[in-house]
Amino acid sequence: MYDIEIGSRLLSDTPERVDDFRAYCERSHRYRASDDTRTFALEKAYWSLHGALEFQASEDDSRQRIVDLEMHLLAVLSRMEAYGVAFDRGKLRQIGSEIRERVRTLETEIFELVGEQFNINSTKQLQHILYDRLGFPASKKTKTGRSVDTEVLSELSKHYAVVGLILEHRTLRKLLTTYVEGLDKSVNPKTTRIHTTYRQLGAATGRMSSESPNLQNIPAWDELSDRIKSCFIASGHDRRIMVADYSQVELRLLANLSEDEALCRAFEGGEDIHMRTAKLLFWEHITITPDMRRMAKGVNFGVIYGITGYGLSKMTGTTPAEASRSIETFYARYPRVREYYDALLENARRTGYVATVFGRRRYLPTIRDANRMIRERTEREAINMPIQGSNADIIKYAMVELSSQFHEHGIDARMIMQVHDELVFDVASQAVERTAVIVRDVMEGVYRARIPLIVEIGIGEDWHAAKA
DNA sequence: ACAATGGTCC
DNA sequence: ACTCGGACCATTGTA
Repeated sequence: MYDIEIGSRLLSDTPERVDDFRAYCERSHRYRASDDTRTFALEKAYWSLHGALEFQASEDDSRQRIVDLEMHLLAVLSRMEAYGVAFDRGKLRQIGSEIRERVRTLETEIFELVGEQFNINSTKQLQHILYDRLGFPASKKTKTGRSVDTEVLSELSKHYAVVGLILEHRTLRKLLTTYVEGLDKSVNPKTTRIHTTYRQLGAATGRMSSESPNLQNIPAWDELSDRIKSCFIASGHDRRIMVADYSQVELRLLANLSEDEALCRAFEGGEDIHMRTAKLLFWEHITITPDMRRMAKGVNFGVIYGITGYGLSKMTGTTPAEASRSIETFYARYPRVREYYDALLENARRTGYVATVFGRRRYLPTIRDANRMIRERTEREAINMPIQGSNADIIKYAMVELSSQFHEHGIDARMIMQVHDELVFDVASQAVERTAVIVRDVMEGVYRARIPLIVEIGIGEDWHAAKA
């Protein structure tokens, strides 16, 4: 028996859990502890968190709350990492062969059309082929030359068929190297599962990050991505994957933080929030087209990031002027949002920091910088942090609470992944119903406000099936 | 080893 | 002129 005090709490009391801590220490702090130095490793993990927390929880009433949260989460994460995610390697390799075959075909076609062979993955060689050999017009520049990113290539592909093939080739190569081959290498041969490492304070806002492999940027938007996700499976035939994600959490938080009446009502009406904003932005139109809804969705997200008209226009494909008008209209329809941001920035300039609903802080020393670019960037960081950070606090708190409730109720369910506003569980089939009730109650219950958080739950044999 | 470029996620 | 918040990773090419 070991008694390890982490923070102010006694968190572990069995050898198994201490080993979990040690695994966590080794994985996340690049420190390899021998058996007789486990106490030292634990202290190191503790102090590492403690040091990072100095920046996010300096002396005030909220400090202990954040420290407690992170120290409890440390144990939860160590168990998630050690347990890992079951993975269907055979299925992944099948997908890999199919992609490889298509990539080969594309390369043949591209070389045929271009009239010579070259390395399509090389930015430098691609620039030379497109702009010098073929004489296509270059539109955007990078620091060192003429850009060949997706935006530029999409425009060119309207006129030149070969560019469309190059775009497809690039997408498939990305999928193949980063995801298919990357995930294949990440399968631990001993456990046959994938064990990521979470950086608990990986982002300045309080969010976590995931590395080796990063399970927080697995593709999600097309059929091939769905197939890759379907390789993440339940750990037995009598088990299921359960996905629980917060619906529109950042906009709901904005509604609560700003107390804007129209934004609150938009949620209380139960209507699709992007459609609701579209109707407010384009009130003079009888029908809302998909383009209008896309614009509204862009504005809704953009406002959370402290958007500029220029940035929004890049995202939605409209002109900067039209994008700026939409942003102005957004603030006119949701006036308290602008007031909230004005007050937030004023406060940040005065105190030097912004904070989440839990009191987690981000210090912004450049909020009064003489350089306008730096100052405005800092203002956008200030606007984004309370929303992104509160989201992080809330889901972290839910993770700690869920872990403890599973234990308390003897539920055969394991938390296996976190993707910012989504939790994934590996659950015994017979426990699925009870687990779903607990998951929803806890996730929705950890934060209460006028506009409540809504959790959507899906169940399936794999990660994709559970989300569908 | 490292910078630059590009791409994936929330 | 103007590059929207927060991350991680692969590849190429230069050092």
